[in-house]
Amino acid sequence: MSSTVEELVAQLRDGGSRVTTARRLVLTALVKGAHHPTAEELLVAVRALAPDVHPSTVYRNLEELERLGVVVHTHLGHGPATYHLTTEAHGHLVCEVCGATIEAPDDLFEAMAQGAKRRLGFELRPYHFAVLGVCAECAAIAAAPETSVG
Amino acid sequence: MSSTVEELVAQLRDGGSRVTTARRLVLTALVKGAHHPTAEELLVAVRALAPDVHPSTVYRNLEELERLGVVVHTHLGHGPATYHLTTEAHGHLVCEVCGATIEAPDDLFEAMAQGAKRRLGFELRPYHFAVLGVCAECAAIAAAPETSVG
DNA sequence: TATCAAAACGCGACCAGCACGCAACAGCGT
DNA sequence: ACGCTGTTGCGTGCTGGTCGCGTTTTGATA
Repeated sequence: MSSTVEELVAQLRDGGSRVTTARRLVLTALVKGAHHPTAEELLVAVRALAPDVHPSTVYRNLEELERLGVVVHTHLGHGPATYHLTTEAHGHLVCEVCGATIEAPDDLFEAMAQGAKRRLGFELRPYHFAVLGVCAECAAIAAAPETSVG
Repeated sequence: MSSTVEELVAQLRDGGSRVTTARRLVLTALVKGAHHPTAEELLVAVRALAPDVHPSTVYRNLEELERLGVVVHTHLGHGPATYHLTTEAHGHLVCEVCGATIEAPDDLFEAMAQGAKRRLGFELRPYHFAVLGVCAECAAIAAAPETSVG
């Protein structure tokens, strides 16, 4: 499932885009780096190997990669967007209390997607924005008698 | 279900907040205005009756009203947040193609909420961010043979 | 391998949406 | 009416991201 940098580079060429150092490094960071990188985190990773890369280059590359269908971006909350390879796209649950990000099993959205389709004709694409809520741990803390607070 | 301005003003007093002209006008705009106002749209409505109100006053009032549980804000997409009275809170489906906003029936989220709770212990609060997708009309256009394009 | 148009880059300016510090003002309990 | 303190208007600042410009780089072609 996870693509290699060279496969993604091939996708770039197929799409008519040129392959530059910055672009290759962005892809490398997406393949090998942490799971939900922001543009700025990608910039840091890229600059580790090519210190002169400019922030706007990263933004433009992400935009181009998104246009080609190689990456997608997701909003996990109020902060900056996070980027993923399209092959790794998935829904997210984010805890409003502690900020924890849970990668949602795909079938979690299925009943809702079917309901929206049948009743409203609406085709769900639940990947672009996270669904917020309260994670198990924070819910337990909130429900517990406040023995450690008073 | 829909509150009156005076009821909301009473909520303010109960919460220990003062009732100012700007604050009352923000509430009035929320009660009587359009359905998904942004902070700036609220500012315009407020300024129609009190031209000297400053943008930051509207932001601070919305923040305070949210702290008191009188209003909630929702992100419908990449633009500014939209504000609702808490009594009118509901989920949103937003079309990625045409931008249409559909107020989701509450039970649409139920199966998903139950699944998230049972399997992950996660309590869904699906109101804060819209769920994106493609509305019926745009899906039909996309699916149709492109007779009017070639 | 050299050439060259177009794509991509680095850079700085700029934008939207919103938060904040401060001094003046105004709500409201007395 | 007084005075405490919450609120306002104003300016400034911040984050996350976009844009225009002149220069550099890519990669198809000779």
